[in-house]
Amino acid sequence: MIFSSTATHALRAMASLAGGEPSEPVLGRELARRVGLPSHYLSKVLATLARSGLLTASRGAKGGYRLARRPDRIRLIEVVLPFEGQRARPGCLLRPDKPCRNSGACSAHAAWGDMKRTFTDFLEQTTVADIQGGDPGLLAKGPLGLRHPATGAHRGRSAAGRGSA
Amino acid sequence: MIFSSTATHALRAMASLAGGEPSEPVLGRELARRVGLPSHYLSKVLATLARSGLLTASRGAKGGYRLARRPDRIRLIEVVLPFEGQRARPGCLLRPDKPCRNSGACSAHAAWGDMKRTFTDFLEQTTVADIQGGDPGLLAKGPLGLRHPATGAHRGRSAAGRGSA
DNA sequence: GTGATTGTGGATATGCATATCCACAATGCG
DNA sequence: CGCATTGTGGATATGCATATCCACAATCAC
Repeated sequence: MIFSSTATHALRAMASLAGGEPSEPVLGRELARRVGLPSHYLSKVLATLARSGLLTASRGAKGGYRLARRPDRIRLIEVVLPFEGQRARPGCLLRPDKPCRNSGACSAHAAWGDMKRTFTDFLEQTTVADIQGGDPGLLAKGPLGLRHPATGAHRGRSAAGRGSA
Repeated sequence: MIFSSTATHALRAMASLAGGEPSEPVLGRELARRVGLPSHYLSKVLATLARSGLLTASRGAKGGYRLARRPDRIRLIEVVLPFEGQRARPGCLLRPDKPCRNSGACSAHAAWGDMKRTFTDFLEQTTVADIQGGDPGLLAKGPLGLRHPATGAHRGRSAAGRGSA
């Protein structure tokens, strides 16, 4: 699955948060329900995201979680990095600890370099707005399932024309 | 690092094995020395690789490990799959358990699809011959460090022309 | 056949990511 | 000010990947 489950939880939470109205904070347990995780556990993930400045958590009545910025201003790398750490910055294929500096350091570095570049590009260029709403299959519980066309979803991802995806 | 450490060990061992003479079997402990792992541990990894038909292990005097096929006939996916399992077949971004069937199932599926495709292509197209010899920095112990241009390294990787790799 | 050498498999520690829970602090409302 | 509500942090299980070791079986040289 490439990403750790914790990072995936964070992505799901951010995606769900991006799907709603920006002005209304979402309760922790409500978010936990959407993501499908115990709220006590998700709260830790959310705390990390808040500490990273990706969302703001307001206490008290009418409190809850809100995105700190517009969803299209939050890149996935920011969401993943606090959880994956250096794992989000792939190194050499045969020596993951080394940063794969010179071209001769690791064989097949050309193919692997393409791989790394695509991976990094994806995390750098894709924003939370692009994954907004999360998995419809999961959110389809209440009368939801709609996908807000607002908030400026999908405003270009770079690396546009490729093979046949 | 994307790949698990066990899978990386396997890749290193295969790369090291591909660097030598195909006719001469390599001792388990010699291979372990090159990879930098206790032989008792690497033996387990090698056993899995042998069971997968990627290398043959001959017992007795003059025994050791040999590649079962020419290095350029062994794709990296074959090496990684026994250790990574389904992790080598990435699914949906927000729902890793689901295979990301239809286009609407996961947002940002276009960008993620590119990512998955590149990842899969790398594993499918790159062969052990491409990573042959392993990390020179590690192998530079004896008079080694040479890189056999034979065996037909880099026989095309697809997804050729990209940005600036 | 005998003995040395080699790989194979199982049983077993260790460490880390993951997950769960509980008590505390902070905030907002009346 | 006091109470209810909310998030925060720490302490704590659990499971799995990783790693280590040891006894056995197979093979080859002599």
